[in-house]
Amino acid sequence: MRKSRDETAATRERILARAAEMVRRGGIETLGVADLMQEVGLTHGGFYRHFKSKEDLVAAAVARAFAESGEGMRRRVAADPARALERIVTSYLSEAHRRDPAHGCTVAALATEAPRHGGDVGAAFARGARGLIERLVPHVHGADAAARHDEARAIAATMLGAIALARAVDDPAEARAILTAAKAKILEPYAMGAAV
Amino acid sequence: MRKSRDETAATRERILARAAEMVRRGGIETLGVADLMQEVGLTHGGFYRHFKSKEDLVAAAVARAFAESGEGMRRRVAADPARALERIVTSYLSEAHRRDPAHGCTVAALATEAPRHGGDVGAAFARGARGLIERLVPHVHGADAAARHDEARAIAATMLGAIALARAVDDPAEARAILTAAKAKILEPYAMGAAV
DNA sequence: ATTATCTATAGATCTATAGATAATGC
DNA sequence: ATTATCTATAGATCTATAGATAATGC
Repeated sequence: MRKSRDETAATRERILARAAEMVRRGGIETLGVADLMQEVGLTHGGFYRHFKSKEDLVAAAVARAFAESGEGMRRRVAADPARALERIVTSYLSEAHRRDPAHGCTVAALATEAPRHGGDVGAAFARGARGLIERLVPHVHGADAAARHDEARAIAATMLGAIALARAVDDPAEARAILTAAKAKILEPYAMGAAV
Repeated sequence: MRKSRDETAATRERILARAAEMVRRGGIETLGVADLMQEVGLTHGGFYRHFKSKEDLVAAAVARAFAESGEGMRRRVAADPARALERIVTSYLSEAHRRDPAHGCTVAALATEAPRHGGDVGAAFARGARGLIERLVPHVHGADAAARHDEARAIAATMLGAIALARAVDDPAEARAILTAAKAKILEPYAMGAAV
């Protein structure tokens, strides 16, 4: 049943990709090695040829999940550079994002549990959280670099908090209202059309 | 070793109070019945005379944790009704709150994991999350009731997201910068002194 | 007599490892 | 010969229950 070197690398990638989904959907504690391997189509014993431990996997999966959501953000910026912030905020605060944590922002999926884990997982998560802020900086307004950084920090906080609150309230109407209110508040200073 | 009726009620309270702390410090999965009972000074077998199951306990602990943080907010409002919002935001976005999740906002402690649990835990958490928004409404500005509600939603999102981000970055300087930036952004429209 | 707590353990779950198997790659 | 995967299981942990113990409360 042994596979070729290329296939082995592909298997590792499949495990990682699936883990990056599952960890965002169900959380770190709920992610089981046996479950994961079964979803990938292998037995759980084979896992330890690809990863040293579950901790090792989760750190790699968190890093990969961040890479995925970062790539999505880059695509959105490239699609409409003039309105980059509006694009980013609109997609982040969408119903689709609220409903599908597995393919969404890793910070929003694991914000309260990942930092508690410390170690490699906590470090990978900390890097990703700072990355979320950093990626906003080029697209926000501000008198100087420090002001733009602070604006990015506040916007990241509002986006993250709004998705988390919307997922928490468990009432579609209230969830929508939270996302809409947060979006309006963030984009208010950036309104181009109407000069209120 | 049996205790009197009053003592029994007090024991239940002690278990609940400790659970409300522990669940915010370590999360739902990490909270163990045996650990909890040991901290309260009892053996784990006695637990099931007070609670039907761990799920039952966690739902009650979440509700109690919300009651505690709600009480804290009420105290802050009563202490200085004219500047209620400033008081609430300042204390929520403080270093002390970032460093001590066990005695802080339950939404900020369990935002990503509690909604996944569904059932009684998810329901208790959803109630608490809406409560956080509702308690802000009387203290915010807005043209009408709907606008004030939206303002409360946006502020709650920013507060929650800022604490979560600050706890995630694991760098005291950046954490402080996030809290300060979020506080400034929220209170900007409420500045009384300087008329910028 | 009732019941709060304790002791002991059943039963389930999960990470990790050991040894067997079978295909790759030299 | 090496190694990716599988089978089987060790070892740890955690929830929950059963039965014993001892103090309360009628």
